[in-house]
Amino acid sequence: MEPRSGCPINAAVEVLGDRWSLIVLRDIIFGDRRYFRALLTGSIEGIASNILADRLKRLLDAGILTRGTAARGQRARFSLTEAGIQTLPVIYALGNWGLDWTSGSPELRIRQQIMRDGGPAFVERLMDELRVRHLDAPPKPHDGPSAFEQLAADHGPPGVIT
Amino acid sequence: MEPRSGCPINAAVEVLGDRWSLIVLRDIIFGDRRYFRALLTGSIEGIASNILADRLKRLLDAGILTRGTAARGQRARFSLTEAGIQTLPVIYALGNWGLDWTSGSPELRIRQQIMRDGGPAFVERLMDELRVRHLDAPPKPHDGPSAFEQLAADHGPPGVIT
DNA sequence: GCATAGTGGTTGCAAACTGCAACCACTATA
DNA sequence: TATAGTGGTTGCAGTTTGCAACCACTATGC
Repeated sequence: MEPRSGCPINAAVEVLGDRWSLIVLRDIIFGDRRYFRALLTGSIEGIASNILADRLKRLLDAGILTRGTAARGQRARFSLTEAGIQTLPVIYALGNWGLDWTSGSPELRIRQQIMRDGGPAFVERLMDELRVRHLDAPPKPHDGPSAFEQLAADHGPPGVIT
Repeated sequence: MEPRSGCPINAAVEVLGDRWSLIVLRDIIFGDRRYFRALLTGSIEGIASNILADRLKRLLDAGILTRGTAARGQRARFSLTEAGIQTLPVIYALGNWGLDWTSGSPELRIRQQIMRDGGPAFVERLMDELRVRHLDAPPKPHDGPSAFEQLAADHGPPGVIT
């Protein structure tokens, strides 16, 4: 697909600018949903299987995800690439905007509030932990509980944030 | 329209997650295009008039833009609200991602590079200047040239960035 | 007055996309 | 051998998108 222009904002919009791609990434990042079925049934917005398949394909093509080699019928695990991990600041910025300018259920707003309270350093730390999860990077020595544990502390099982 | 969920990320995606809304905001913010015709003819991506009309309506409904009172056939000026000004961090994050993970024409990448070099403080300053332009806020005393002048310095007429 | 250019749009229409439901081939487990 | 689970595909109706042409109105110059 030809890009509509050479503008970097447009390029990002062409990849991420639709109603599902960032939702899928959100569930992969915060919900640690790595398999098709987990993404399908775990989505609170209720994504359809064909749409999910299409978006996963697009995110693979865009270099945001990779897929473990697995034949049809076998569990195939999806992982973030570095490009995928670096979508987190976009999701963070969107979440902050949503927090300020829309209403919503309080329990679904906690995560964003914690992230914002943690500031840019917290986002960096989340990205480091994603590199451990998805890129098999060696863990960096950090003080205190992991960033994802902090997010999950009060409102869900460890490592899985709604 | 019922939101699909109470998640702030989803809320932001429902408003901004399409292929044109953020492009329109980009042109308003960086190109200072305040009128329908300016947005229509100034868009390098080539937006159609009915799409532009629809997106302006949606952005008005979402409280991101306001419209000067003007009858049909009269020039109506569109202005950003505070909610609109605060989409800048989203656009900034998207542009940074595009800068790192896509290719594009060098001249269209300069703006994003300058913004990134300026860091978060530069973004804050841009938002302050948008408040002067769009909300009639009194200018804050800042040192040196305005942030928009810095963006436009080398590659376009003052105040209008491609 | 009268033409012309400019204003913010609207209307038709074909193509593309979205979303729901059902279904599929295959694998793992008991 | 039966059952549950894997990652999807297929049809199909409804919606959205995008292009082109057109519209009512206003402002301007002569």
